[in-house]
Formats: sequence, C-alpha cells, structure tokens
Amino acid sequence: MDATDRKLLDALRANARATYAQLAQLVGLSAPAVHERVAKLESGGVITGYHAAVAPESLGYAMNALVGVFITDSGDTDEIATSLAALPVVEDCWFVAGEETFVVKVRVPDVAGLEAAIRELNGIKGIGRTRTTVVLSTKFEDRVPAADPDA
Amino acid sequence: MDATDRKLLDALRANARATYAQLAQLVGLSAPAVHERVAKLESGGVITGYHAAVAPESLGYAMNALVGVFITDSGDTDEIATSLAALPVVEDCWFVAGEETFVVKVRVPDVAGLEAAIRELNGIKGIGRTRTTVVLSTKFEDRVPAADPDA
DNA sequence: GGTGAAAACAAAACCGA
DNA sequence: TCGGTTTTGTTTTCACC
Repeated sequence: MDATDRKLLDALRANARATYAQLAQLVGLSAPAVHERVAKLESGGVITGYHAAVAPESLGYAMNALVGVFITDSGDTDEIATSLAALPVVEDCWFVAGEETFVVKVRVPDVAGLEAAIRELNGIKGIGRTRTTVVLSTKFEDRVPAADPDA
Repeated sequence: MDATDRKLLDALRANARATYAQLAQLVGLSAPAVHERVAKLESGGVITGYHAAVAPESLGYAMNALVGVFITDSGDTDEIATSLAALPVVEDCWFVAGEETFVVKVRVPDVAGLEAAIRELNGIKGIGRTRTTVVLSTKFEDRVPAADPDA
C-alpha cells in the first residue's frame, strides 16, 4: 500500500464508478497498471465492495433513531446479535462497552414505524429494556478519513 | 419509481460497478433503457453517489466509539455542528432529541487516538461534556432496507 | 423502450526496465 | 516485480425507429 494505492482508494470512495482510464490519468499510470492495483486491493480485503448510496427518503424512510439495548441477566449476546440482524429496520448494530450492551440504528418511515421497531426490539428474547434517542437530523454520515494524507 | 427501478437500486447497492449490460439482463430490458433509468435516478436525487467500501483496519483505524455530546447553556448547535464537521475523526454526526444534543461516531487507530479525539471534542466551544461508548465490535453497518420488497 | 453503429473501455497476453 | 503496449472482445453512448 503506497501513496498511489491510497490515491486510488480515495478516488474510488468518491466515485466507485470511475473508469480505469480516469483513475489512470489521476495517478499518472496506465489503465492496466491501475486495474492490477485495484484488483490487488480487492483481493487483499482492503476494498470490501462498491455500493450505490440511496437517499433513504426516496424509499419512504424519513426517520431514524439510535436505540441502546440493555440485556437481561440471562441474555446471550451472540443470540441477541442474530435476532437483531434478522430485523430489516436495524441498519447498524454495535456491540459496545458502556451502559448498554448494544447500540443499534433503526431506519423507519415515521413515528408509527419507530413504535413498531421499538416493540419488536423489546420483544426479542434476552433484551431487557431499550433507550431510544430520536435523530432529528443527520449532519453527515459515513465520512471515512481520507486514505491519502495529501488529499 | 416502479418495481424495475427498485430492482436496479438494490443491484447497484450490492455492486455499484455492475455494467449496464449486467443490469439490463437482470431486469429484462436493453442496456440503453437501463442507462436512462439510472441516469434519472441519479438526477432525481435518489442515487446520491457510488462509493467503494474500504476496510478501516487497512487504513490503520481499528477502533471506533459513539460519543454523546452535551452542549453548554450558551452553545449554538449550528456552530457546534460546523466544528464537528471540521474534525476528520468524526465519521457520523447526528443531531438528536435525547439526553445529549449530538451523537457522533469517531474512528480512531487506537486508545491513544480515542483520547485525543475526546480531548478535541471537549475543547470545542459550546460543548460542555461528552459521554463515550466504546464500540467493541461492529455486528453490521449501513444495512439499508431493500428497495425491492420481493428481494 | 428497442436497434444498430461508432467510440470508449476492459481484460488478457506479451514485452521491457 | 512492476509498469507499458498491443490486441481482442465487451460495453457505453448516440442517433434513429
């Protein structure tokens, strides 16, 4: 992983549909050379995928919330994580060291959807109570630090 | 936005570098027709971008944490949001209705980086105190509900 | 929304430092 | 080992139906 690789990573993070010719011009190499580097970044597990970002409101999901999950004394964290993964409303799931055991981010259409989501969460075996923090607005999201220090 | 558009969205979310020919085969249309649909989804603000997902550990960021930000009586939320945006360690920033005013997710290399991040946050004008919840492991992340109900 | 042709691009084999 | 060049097949993009 040299400076060229980091430049390629930043370029692909900004636009995953950039052509190899465009990337080649950016880093001053030929297109096949860039292709080879990107292939190595993919197979080496540095690049884990390419994803289109979709405006959630366009799909009718206008609301989200952070929910702290407190487990019961007998709750099994692996089992609970599996149950959380089975709920489509749960967008992110972090196992944390804090007051709660998990923090999840749920994405719902409206308050009725939020109520349903919280009821679903509270119904999961091993979950004691939840603490919900409603997101009023997302200032920014998914802003990974630049790979290239001169960016 | 019909069922075909939703299928295209899901396909591009799974693989943003899919070719129009591949997408065309998936939805049973011609490549130019798919191209036109995708262009409309882009210009209509449904697709907001295409991003390569990079394993944070590959860039030396092995740790992250959720930090609740409590503001002082005189704190201005817009001003604070701007200050938070200026910190590269802050990956996500939500303005919330709860005990805290903001919740941010920070991405750091190690505990020393976390300490530096918390010090930085506490140094911002208008921020009173912070409450940090260390993420032990990310069970999953950025899992937007499928656009296509039959997926 | 489909078709077809021109231009651009991607992937592979091969050559050179 | 890494990058450049060439070649071949695919894809994109445009005009037109």
